[in-house]
Amino acid sequence: MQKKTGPRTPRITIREVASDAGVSVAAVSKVLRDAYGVSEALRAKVQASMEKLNYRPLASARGLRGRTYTIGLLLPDLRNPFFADIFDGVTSALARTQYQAMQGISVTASELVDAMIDRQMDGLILIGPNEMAERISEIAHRVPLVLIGHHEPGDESFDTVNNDDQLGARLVVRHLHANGYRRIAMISLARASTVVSQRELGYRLEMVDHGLGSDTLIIRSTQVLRDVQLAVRRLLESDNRPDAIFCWTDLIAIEAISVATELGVSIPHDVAIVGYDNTMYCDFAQHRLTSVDQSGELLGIQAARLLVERIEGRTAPEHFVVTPRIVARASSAKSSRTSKSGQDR
Amino acid sequence: MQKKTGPRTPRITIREVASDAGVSVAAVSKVLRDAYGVSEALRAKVQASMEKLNYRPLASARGLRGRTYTIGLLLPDLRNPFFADIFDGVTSALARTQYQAMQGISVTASELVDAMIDRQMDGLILIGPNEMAERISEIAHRVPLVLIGHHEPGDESFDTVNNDDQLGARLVVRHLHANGYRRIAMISLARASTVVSQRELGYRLEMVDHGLGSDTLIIRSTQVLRDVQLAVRRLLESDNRPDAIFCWTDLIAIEAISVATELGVSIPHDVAIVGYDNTMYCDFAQHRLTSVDQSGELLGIQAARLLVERIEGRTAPEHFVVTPRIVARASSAKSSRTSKSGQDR
DNA sequence: GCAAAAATGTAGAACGCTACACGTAGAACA
DNA sequence: TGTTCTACGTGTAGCGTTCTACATTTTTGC
Repeated sequence: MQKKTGPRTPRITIREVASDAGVSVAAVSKVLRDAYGVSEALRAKVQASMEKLNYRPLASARGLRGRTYTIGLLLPDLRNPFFADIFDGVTSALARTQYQAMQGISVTASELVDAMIDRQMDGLILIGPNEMAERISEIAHRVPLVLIGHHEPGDESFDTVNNDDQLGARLVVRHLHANGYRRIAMISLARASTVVSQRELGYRLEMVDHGLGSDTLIIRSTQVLRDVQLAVRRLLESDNRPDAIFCWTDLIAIEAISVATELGVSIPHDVAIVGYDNTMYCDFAQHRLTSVDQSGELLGIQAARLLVERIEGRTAPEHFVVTPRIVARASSAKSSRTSKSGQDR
Repeated sequence: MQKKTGPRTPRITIREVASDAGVSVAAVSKVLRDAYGVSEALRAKVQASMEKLNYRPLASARGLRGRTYTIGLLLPDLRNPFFADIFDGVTSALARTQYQAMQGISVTASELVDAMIDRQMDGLILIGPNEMAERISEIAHRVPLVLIGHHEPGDESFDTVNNDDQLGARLVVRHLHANGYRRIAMISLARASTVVSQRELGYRLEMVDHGLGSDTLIIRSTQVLRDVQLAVRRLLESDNRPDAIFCWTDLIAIEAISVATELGVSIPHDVAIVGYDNTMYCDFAQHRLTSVDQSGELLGIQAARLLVERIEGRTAPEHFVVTPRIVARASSAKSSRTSKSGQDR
């Protein structure tokens, strides 16, 4: 009969550090948290022992009394490269603190949020949550919370970090219009989200502002590759094909480029394509995708900062907003054709 | 003076469930872990109370005594879409169990591993770790461990899940050779890793097998976009430009396509490009990238299965290996030119 | 019908840490 | 000299679970 568990090396505890340093457990704890009332001499002794024994505090035990120094970052998925930018921001902001980020990945964040609260996360950052307002406020009452990509302040109990999605969408339409495009369609997300509806709103309003109200066309698709392809194909093969497609995120735009390429539809000659998020893929020569930059890294940095502030006691809500800017590339270069329905305002 | 923390709703504890159900705390715990010695009647009572009070066990407290039912998945980065496939596999395998996965993201997993052990993860899955063998075995002695993408069984204390990287690289060379390519270069990773060196080895051996030993050329680059671009540019602008480039991962291949496009080098006419991992981007019409499929999802599923087995007591190591297969697409279509240095074995 | 065995339930001691409540000693002040 | 502060340390009660040891009840075997 083998022993069930391998010979796991046992953990050094605070007690062993204390006895090694010849001080009380409480003293070691104070050093750890650098709490008030520790002499330099004691601190040095304790730190030497911690070093020597390679001591690391156990998060579970800390969690039972106070903080775990862990924050949870919830991402909707792992395929949209935009989230990598946000992640970089969060990481760099947290690097100087003693907090550690752990990621959870799930479109429907709800169960994962519970799981993270069960695991005593000191705070949570949610990206593009599709929870109803009520549920969000409930979460915020259980744990410090910052939302990235959520446009309903609604409650005093959490912070938000956003770019101005409505403006971003307006910029896209304005840019396309300036470059001679008129029949501008939008591919949006089937699942409801305040971000997406802001982008839809901006698109609509700006279309109307340019007298293109009757050309407004929003197609909603899930994120599933198949559905996106179908949506794009339907657009490109329709009788009155749009001369430009605004995709709510770069990933979709790249898929649109794929479908267009496949159908022999030339970009931007036959159809212009614009994305959102200005991810690394936009720059690739096979894409040259015009997109809206909202600096994911900045959003991440701000979110992390706000969350730490909240964990450490702030109660007044803050709402950080970035102004997006359009980054023009070849996928929406000036149209060579004369505009067909060009009643310009 | 405001109160420092908001009115956080307090947690329901096992004690409250016990008193609500009119049983002992120990009884509730038994139900929770479904341990031996619980009557149906008691179980029903307890479950009703748990439901009613919306009780959720606190992971920290559990961790202090036994399991946290959390496993850690460590990804090297968030930009390589291959990891999303692995993640999907892990998630789907874990869905039926009561374990929750939390992700950590870092090229140099080392500190993150410690952080996860501090947080009482029941087990860890490491992807493509660049730790030395010694460190890995040390980790394995502290926590159940499965490695994805690591070719040194070395120790009895952990499991591995791999595809046959050496074979995968051979398949690439074989395929390119069959399609008329001879001057095949490889872009590899600067940072050491057993996966990458297996791919290099396979490439070298197969080149030699085809009598192309003198055309063997390996360029090593970091993952930084800038470096990759430089490496590709140098290759494409060199006097004796290779007629095919094998990139160690799809992401690099896509960047290579970008550089080639930018330089006006046609694919596959002037140069063929092949990647590895067969990620979703390969299928896009702007890429049509030939790649090696190693089914990330399957790797993820197996890794999760092995880890759970290990957590639940298995001690004998297991090593799961997938046979890779090449997926040919347009980026390496048959060369139209006559082979120039074609001394075919 | 009675002993033994099996089934079911409970009490309570940890697990590793934090933080409150104190104790002590020296400095500052009157 | 006494008194009050301040700075520095320590003892110890939990935090919410798990799990061993034990008590009690029910079932089984003869």
